[in-house]
Amino acid sequence: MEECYRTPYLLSTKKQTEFYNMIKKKKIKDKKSALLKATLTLVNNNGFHNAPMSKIAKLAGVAPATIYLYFENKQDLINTLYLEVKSSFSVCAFEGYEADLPVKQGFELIWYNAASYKLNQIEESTFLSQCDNTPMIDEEIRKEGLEPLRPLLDLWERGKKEGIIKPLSDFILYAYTIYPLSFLLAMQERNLYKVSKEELSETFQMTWSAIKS
Amino acid sequence: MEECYRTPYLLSTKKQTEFYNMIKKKKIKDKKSALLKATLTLVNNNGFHNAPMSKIAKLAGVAPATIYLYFENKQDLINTLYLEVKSSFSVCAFEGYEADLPVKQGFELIWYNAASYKLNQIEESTFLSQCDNTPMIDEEIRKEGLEPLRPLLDLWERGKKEGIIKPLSDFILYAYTIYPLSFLLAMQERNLYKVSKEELSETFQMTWSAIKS
DNA sequence: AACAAAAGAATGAACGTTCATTTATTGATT
DNA sequence: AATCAATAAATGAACGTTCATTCTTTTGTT
Repeated sequence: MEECYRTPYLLSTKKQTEFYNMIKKKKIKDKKSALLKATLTLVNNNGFHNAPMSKIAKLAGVAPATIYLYFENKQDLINTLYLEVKSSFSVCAFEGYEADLPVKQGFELIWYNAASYKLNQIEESTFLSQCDNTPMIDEEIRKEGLEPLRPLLDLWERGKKEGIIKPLSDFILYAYTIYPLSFLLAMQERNLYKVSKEELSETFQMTWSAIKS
Repeated sequence: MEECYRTPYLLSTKKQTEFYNMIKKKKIKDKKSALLKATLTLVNNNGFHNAPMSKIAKLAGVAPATIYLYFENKQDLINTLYLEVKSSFSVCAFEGYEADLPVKQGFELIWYNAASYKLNQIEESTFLSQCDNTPMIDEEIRKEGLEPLRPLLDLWERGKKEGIIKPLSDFILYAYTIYPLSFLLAMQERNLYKVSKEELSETFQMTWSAIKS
């Protein structure tokens, strides 16, 4: 523990300062992400309306007032969390994806990535589902959260041009591609159902049948 | 106004009593449904966490205390609303449906009914979407709300036996049948997208491609 | 010593709910 | 048909609590 933060006495003064700055930034980041994590947990378990700042602070191990050093207010905290999680989803979804992959192959990669995220990163996914359908997130922020999905839209665009994918609105494609996964996650989360590996591949077939030309 | 509630002096005393009881029940129902409607509107526009009893009362035109004559507490109010709306959805979904219809025909009927509800009864559908992903509704009540969907599950059962529908879990079938509609509703609600009539039929084709054997 | 980070107590507003009354309706009695 | 006690429905103010946020003090670092 202490070991980690020991003074690096072999370094120059300037280097030392840099080192301390790094630690400081890290500590700040730690606290910030502890707060975000606490918010995630509490909102998931109790809903937005029952995740008071006092509890968030307690779970993160800080005083209530400390939250306001890192976030403007509760809305800002929620917005930040939303954008962060949304972006982490995109990062996972496009892992290993290259824009020059054949349409079906690229789509399959993205879909399985997304499915794996939705069904395994349960806390994050549950939170996103909750955000998707409440006025809890500002519309502006919601739009911002959609940005990182661009590569998928581009892929669809290409698929439509090549006659591989139905020439329909991205919204409809999304409704049959990613959205069903949210439902399966919700059922899994409520212990009503668990998707097996074989079913997952069946499920991909369903998605593909739905959107292919 | 007064006309409506005029004494039906041509009726016997017993009949008169019955008449008055009817009016009383109607008035009570009026107030109750005014409260439910107000809750629906406020939860939709502001979210559960911003729909206080005081506002609900004001919008329904009653005093805050009056709510507690009709509902145990806020949770009960929400639960009641949820069950009522959920049931109204089912009523619409199965309008004109007979259990002896051929599988595809019956499914098509139900799907279009459901789509029409989701895309037209916007307030109700938006509310349901919001409920689907929050801890706002007790799990027990949520289960109760699923009951009226039985005929659809039976239809799927039959479809699987006849080899018409993929032998998959009802959850997966639901995820590709009804759930995508919720997404399209949400997009429509946010003025991001409007499903045209032609697209609706395309969309049905997608659903059918996904679940047919 | 100077400074920023963090804490904890404090604050006013807002919440869900209750309570003491008032108002409206009913049924019996004249 | 009129009166009146009894009951039910409805109210607005008030309660205790909890909330998001701020203020003042303490702690820790340079």
